[in-house]
Amino acid sequence: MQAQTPFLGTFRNKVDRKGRVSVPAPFRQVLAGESFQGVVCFLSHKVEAIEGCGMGFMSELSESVADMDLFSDNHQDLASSLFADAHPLAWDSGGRIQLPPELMDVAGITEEAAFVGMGKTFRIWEPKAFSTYQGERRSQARQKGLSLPLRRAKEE
Amino acid sequence: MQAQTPFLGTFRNKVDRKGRVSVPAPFRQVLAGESFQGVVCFLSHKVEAIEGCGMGFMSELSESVADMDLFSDNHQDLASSLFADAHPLAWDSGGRIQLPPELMDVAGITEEAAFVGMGKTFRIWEPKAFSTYQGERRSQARQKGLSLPLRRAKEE
DNA sequence: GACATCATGGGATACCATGGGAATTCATGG
DNA sequence: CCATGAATTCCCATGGTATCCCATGATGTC
Repeated sequence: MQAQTPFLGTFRNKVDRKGRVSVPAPFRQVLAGESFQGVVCFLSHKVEAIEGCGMGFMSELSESVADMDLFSDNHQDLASSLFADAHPLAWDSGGRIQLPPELMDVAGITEEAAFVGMGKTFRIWEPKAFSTYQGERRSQARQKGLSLPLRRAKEE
Repeated sequence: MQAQTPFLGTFRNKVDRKGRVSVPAPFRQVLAGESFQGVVCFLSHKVEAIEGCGMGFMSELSESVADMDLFSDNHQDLASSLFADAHPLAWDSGGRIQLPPELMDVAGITEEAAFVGMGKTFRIWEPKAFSTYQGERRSQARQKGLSLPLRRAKEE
């Protein structure tokens, strides 16, 4: 199975009064080959934003968790953290999802949302909060001297 | 065989005086392709909640147990705890199941039930008990630094 | 300039969850 | 074996909301 095209770029879209927002077209294209046409969202434990991915990614996680002994503590902890809080959100014919109010509230999203590609996943931020975070991240990266070990994409 | 769509999300539904409760529509959709239209429920041995899955998952467990030596202690213990106490619950045309009183009693479920996706299975909690459990789990996950080795989903 | 795509706005409809009662089935007792 | 009561299953109705569908303007590409 080929490596998934990564989520790239940052997009800023409006959120309407029903909590609907367009998933950016390039992100929809990343997931075009999946059977579930939508995204899975859940609250980040690291930042005040929403984490997003495709259902395929979630199914991979499910298989990984399932490799563990059924009913073991590891299985239970991971399942509770990953799956219980996940919201599968199908997009409509126009490519919009409806954000759950509880995710919007914690991320502080009201009128706009910033979709931020993170490779295999993406994040949905309140745009100003993201600008603040981005500034901090860039400063950290410059101070530490960012580097990344590269490996070839595996094919089967 | 492709990975099953995981049970995701948490839903809170009312339990009526007959012990009926709606299985959330997304959970019903996960099991839509199975011949037995319902769920299998049994008491958790780890937490005070009800464990739920589809009949297909139960069949897989049955195969796993059958791989063990027949009449061995392991076989007997697992069979006793998994199959003897399992309740197959067909849902009606509206998607409701009727919870056995003995499962409701142990889980402390009276007026509402929280359906909690766990990937290949799900749990049914008394909502307040689940909130308490969830708070504890999150605290533990942050302290331990949760991580999961990822592997690709296998296809046949 | 034309066309296609994307994002946005709005409204109608179908689905979901909930409530209730009737009919059927099952277990029990005589 | 039959009758009866309890429990389960089946069916109908309803309100709310999520989903679906349509329209339009803006933007990018050819």
